[in-house]
Amino acid sequence: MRVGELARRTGVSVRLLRYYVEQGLLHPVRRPGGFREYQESDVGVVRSIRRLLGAGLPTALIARMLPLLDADDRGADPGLAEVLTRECSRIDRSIADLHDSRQLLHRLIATAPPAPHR
Amino acid sequence: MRVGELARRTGVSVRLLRYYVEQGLLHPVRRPGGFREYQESDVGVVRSIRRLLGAGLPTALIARMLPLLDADDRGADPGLAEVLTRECSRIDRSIADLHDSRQLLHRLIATAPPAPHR
DNA sequence: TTGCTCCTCACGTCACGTGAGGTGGC
DNA sequence: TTGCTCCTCACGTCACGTGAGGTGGC
Repeated sequence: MRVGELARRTGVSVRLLRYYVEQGLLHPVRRPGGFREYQESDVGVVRSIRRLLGAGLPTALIARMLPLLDADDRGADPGLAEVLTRECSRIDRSIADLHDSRQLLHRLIATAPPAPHR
Repeated sequence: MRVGELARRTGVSVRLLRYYVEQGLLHPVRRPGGFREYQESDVGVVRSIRRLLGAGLPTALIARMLPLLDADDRGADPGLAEVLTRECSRIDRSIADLHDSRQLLHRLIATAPPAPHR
């Protein structure tokens, strides 16, 4: 499929999909004419990318993880497990922080004036 | 206190503290000589700012929330409660995404080769 | 030929970091 | 006078957005 369809199916903007290609996260083939051709499986890959970026991982690290998601290519990146373990701890702290922030927001909502009607 | 002490006590860089002033999140007074003078209470304010930024709120929204944290100044910002309610939902989704990401990382760590020793 | 989609620059944004070069108070 | 801290530009980065202007396939 071409970029427009991938954008529709993932909810990710065309511009952003091209950015991910540029960062080495997606590897579409080029058709004659220059159009990028994506695979079915790229839909799932994009969803994984979004999830991991949302968790605060940088694109360079995600690029190292994607071969493992294909599950054929293991044994190639020494040190990756250690980095991922550290990221897991960071994510645990993020989750705790988000719980705190949510509580703070709830307190503020109780304090803030309600909508102007009534 | 001056910016250096506030940086030490909050763990936030001097540059970033000046950025928060520029964005209207902190309001130090200026000493003769140009030095910014911060209050004791700014230590707590900076911690709140960090938590909220970490939860993905933009500085402009945080600026609207800070008066409520002081708890004297309510009743002044109609519509804020609604925005905060939407942010709460967003944070809930973020927490769910982070749980998913953590699970994905754990799977990858099991797949990834262990550290080179052994 | 007309739309629709795709392409490549190129510049803006937001929350940051990293200097360069100069000034103030003990 | 010597350090230390502070100041203001100013430019870089990273994950994005938003055009401008041109080309390809049905």
